[in-house]
Amino acid sequence: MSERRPPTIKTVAARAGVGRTTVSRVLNGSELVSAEARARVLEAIKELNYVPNSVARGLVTNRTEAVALVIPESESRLGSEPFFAALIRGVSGVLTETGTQLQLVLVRDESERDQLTSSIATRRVDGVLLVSVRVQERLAAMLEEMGLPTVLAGRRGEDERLSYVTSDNLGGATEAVAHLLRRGRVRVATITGSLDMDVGHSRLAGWRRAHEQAGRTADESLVEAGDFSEEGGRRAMRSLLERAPALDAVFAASDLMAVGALAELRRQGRRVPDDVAVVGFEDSVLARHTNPPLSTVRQPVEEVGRAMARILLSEIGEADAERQRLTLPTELVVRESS
Amino acid sequence: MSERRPPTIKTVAARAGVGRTTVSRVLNGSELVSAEARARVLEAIKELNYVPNSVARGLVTNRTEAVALVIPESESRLGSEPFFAALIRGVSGVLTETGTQLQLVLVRDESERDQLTSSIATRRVDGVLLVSVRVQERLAAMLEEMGLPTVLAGRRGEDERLSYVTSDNLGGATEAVAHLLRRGRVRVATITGSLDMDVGHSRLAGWRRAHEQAGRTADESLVEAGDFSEEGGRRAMRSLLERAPALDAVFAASDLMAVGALAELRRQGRRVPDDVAVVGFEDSVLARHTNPPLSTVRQPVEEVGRAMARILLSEIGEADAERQRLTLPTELVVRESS
DNA sequence: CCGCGCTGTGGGAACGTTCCCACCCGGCGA
DNA sequence: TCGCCGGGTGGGAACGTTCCCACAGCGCGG
Repeated sequence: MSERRPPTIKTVAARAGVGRTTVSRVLNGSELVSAEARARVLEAIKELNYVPNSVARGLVTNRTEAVALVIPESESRLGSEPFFAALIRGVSGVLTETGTQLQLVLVRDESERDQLTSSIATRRVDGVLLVSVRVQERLAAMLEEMGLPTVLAGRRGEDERLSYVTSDNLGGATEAVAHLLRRGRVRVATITGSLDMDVGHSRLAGWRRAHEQAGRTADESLVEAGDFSEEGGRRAMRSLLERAPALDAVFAASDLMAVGALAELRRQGRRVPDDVAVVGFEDSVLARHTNPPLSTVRQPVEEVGRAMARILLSEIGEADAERQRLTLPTELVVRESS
Repeated sequence: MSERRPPTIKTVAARAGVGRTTVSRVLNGSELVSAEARARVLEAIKELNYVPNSVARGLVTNRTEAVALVIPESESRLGSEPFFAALIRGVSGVLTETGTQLQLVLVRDESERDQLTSSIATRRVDGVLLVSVRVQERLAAMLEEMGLPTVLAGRRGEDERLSYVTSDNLGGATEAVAHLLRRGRVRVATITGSLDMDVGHSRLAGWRRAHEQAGRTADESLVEAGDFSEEGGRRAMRSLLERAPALDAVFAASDLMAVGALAELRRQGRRVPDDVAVVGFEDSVLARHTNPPLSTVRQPVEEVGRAMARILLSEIGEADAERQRLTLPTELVVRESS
């Protein structure tokens, strides 16, 4: 019947026979409390089952102990889910250690993005993690301007000013293509990702660099633009086969596009890897289950998430910390498609 | 140099030449404001670029406009990612419409679960969405006791007291098995999910019911327990084949287990679907890419998420709303494995 | 013509914390 | 013995909002 209100710091203080301040000090681990007072406070807390109200605390400290993870909804579809699940796992792991809340924001379109901006301005988060940014990311620009601590997964370009963590797209792609060349493939095509994203660019650059390092000249007519989707991979494969029927290998900038490419190859009666070798990028669950199992480049996604969280927390902690740029190594996983 | 503090409601009031209360009223859409005052306030807001501080508001309203989505980390691994991505998409869609924040909580183990409880007690969320509950879910019990609005994805049992949304596991499984029987299969085995979860139970019950409805007696020796994992599926398939080499169909309670089963069948030289038909449950991305493509039961996961969010919001809105139970229909997707 | 009610308004209090400051007290050095 | 210092303590103010209430002005009915 009587709607019992939860105990406040005052209740605790009264119960323990001390002042509010002392309770607050115990709560925040201050040294300036006598052992006796501390013991009494702790006992009162336990007896009353007191939990500090973090909203009230946030009001005065101007901190929310929460960060936002912003993900474009379009990227959360299709086969990229494992990527996000792993990323979230990494982020979440580090955050819970420090008692920071993770607020997930899926942005569907521009209007929601604006709404988000206001939600951020509304002081509900101490920092932002931003995933898969395009080269011209308005949100990133705004965050930069607002001076809110921000860490990107990936970067807008090589001269990124915000802190970021990315996997070694250039190195991974280089390794994948070098592997194909080493196995004696001579016409290695590539299906690129969206070229308005740095990932797309870097992986294409890797394709070029591998040729260069092998002392070959990359045949630019073997480059076909994709968009990271399965259907995009299929389409790209089709036009590559039309244009260059003699190709004997394909490096796709994502597993999902590789899956599309595999389908198209099969449809046209090319055998993998006998006629055409295929390598993807990401090592998603899918890769193990294609026919044949897909060689690919594994990214340390969970570790990317962990690093992002760590960097963000440090930027939140110390006002003007150095911007950090981190590139984590990838690993080539050779299966049966190459 | 001068660290400019953001404008508060007072600044706006002064600028507009009105009192705090009037600004507050405009902000909250009260009717009791003259058109003139409203206009002046709105202009001041725009000029100052004012955004209300939601933490301060939360302190007095005792609302945070945020809900937690709690996911056991173990369930976020393996092939179940698409499930979570879709669920999150659904939840997030509804929440952003109402300006509610989504706080994601991955619980790794019991200790984190306790921490979570405190985080919830700390009044940082207005309600909780809880995913894939086991029969004895301490957290659910606690939430129930605390009286915090809660909606489950799935249920603890048939007599669930909290609100929940689930897909029609019983119906879907029944349909899948009926389909196998209709196609002339006579020894239809099943690999169950974890039986400490209602999903596991219900899908097994569907297997039984399909037999019953077809006027056959279900052969209980064709039931093998799995745990929703690929490896579990493989193991279960192996012991089924040992025990009942003559089986000609398998209904696996998850796609991932079906994938494991397919692998084991292939290893033992059984052809799918010629020798043994296989049907999974979930229709994850995987299902389209197995060899052969997997028949499965599609769950309306995104819709489950949407429904959960809607129900939770309504429970938060009106103090003692009716508990709601919602079962959404599934759909059999026949591919080439059956 | 007076009061009553209704519309619009604003100031004070409250929400539950932290921080600043003032205070008390005991020990120690001059 | 006195003053100073520093550890331990508590009360007041502040954080930015909403809610309660009081009040001004105005029209209208008795």
